[in-house]
Amino acid sequence: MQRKTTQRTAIEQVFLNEDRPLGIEDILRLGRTQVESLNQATVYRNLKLLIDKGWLKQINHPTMGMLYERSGKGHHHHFHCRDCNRVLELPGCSLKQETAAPEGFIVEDHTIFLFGVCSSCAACPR
Amino acid sequence: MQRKTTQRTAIEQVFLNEDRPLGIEDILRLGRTQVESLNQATVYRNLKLLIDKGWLKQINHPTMGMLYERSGKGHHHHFHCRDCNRVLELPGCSLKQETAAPEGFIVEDHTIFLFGVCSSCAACPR
DNA sequence: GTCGTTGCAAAGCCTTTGCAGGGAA
DNA sequence: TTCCCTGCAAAGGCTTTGCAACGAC
Repeated sequence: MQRKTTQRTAIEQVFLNEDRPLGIEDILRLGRTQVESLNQATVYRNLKLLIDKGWLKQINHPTMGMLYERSGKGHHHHFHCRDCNRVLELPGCSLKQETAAPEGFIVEDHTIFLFGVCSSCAACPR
Repeated sequence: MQRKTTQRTAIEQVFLNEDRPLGIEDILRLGRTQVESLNQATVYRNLKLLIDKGWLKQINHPTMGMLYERSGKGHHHHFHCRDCNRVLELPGCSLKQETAAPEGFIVEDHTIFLFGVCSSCAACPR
């Protein structure tokens, strides 16, 4: 049976606090504000555990490596802001999957990554 | 000045023969049919060189790691067939970039990965 | 002959794993 | 007390780099 540890609780809390896809560095840094001794291996092990459990999902970011986000938010896409360098979740989906591939192809799923400047950064240029 | 070597020529030829995104293993295997001694480090060095030159582009595939494809084919997306496990290029783009993100966001670029069964595999189930 | 390139091996990243000690139940 | 979980360090993949020999020009 799975036990409740302060480390795992801290990692879960990080995702609940920051509602966006996070990389290992982020998770480790933010987690250590709660559990100072938090180890990288522990983070990796718990991420895998939370993914198996269905609580997290992996996102392979084109340039930032692997990111992790909480699952159960429905179909959505990701936006990478080149200004603040964060990845945000965009609700909804404007892709018509049926017409996205030529005839004869069976499209079962898709992922979209958008790149540009997010609304916060666009509103307040640095 | 850059020199013309049999290794680099072989790597370029691999991309011209197989007109689809390739992984390191593919490139190495196919390249070795032309230059038996072809080394992994040489492949990596030439890929980087061809990318800097603008002849190749990198694609970070969600599950297959890094793939490489010839650039200069215009905007297109990728389709991963779960049957033959190949990645194919799909011409055209059915995404309306302006409406893909909420107001206030500036969308400058995007990538789309489609998953399913390609037309060849759909036509001839194994 | 020069010096860009190659093959080999070692070194770097990121992630996973083995192991002994620690802590939840 | 049990045995899941953690920290540490070592080991795996994939990619890059140092170096001496090679070969295009």
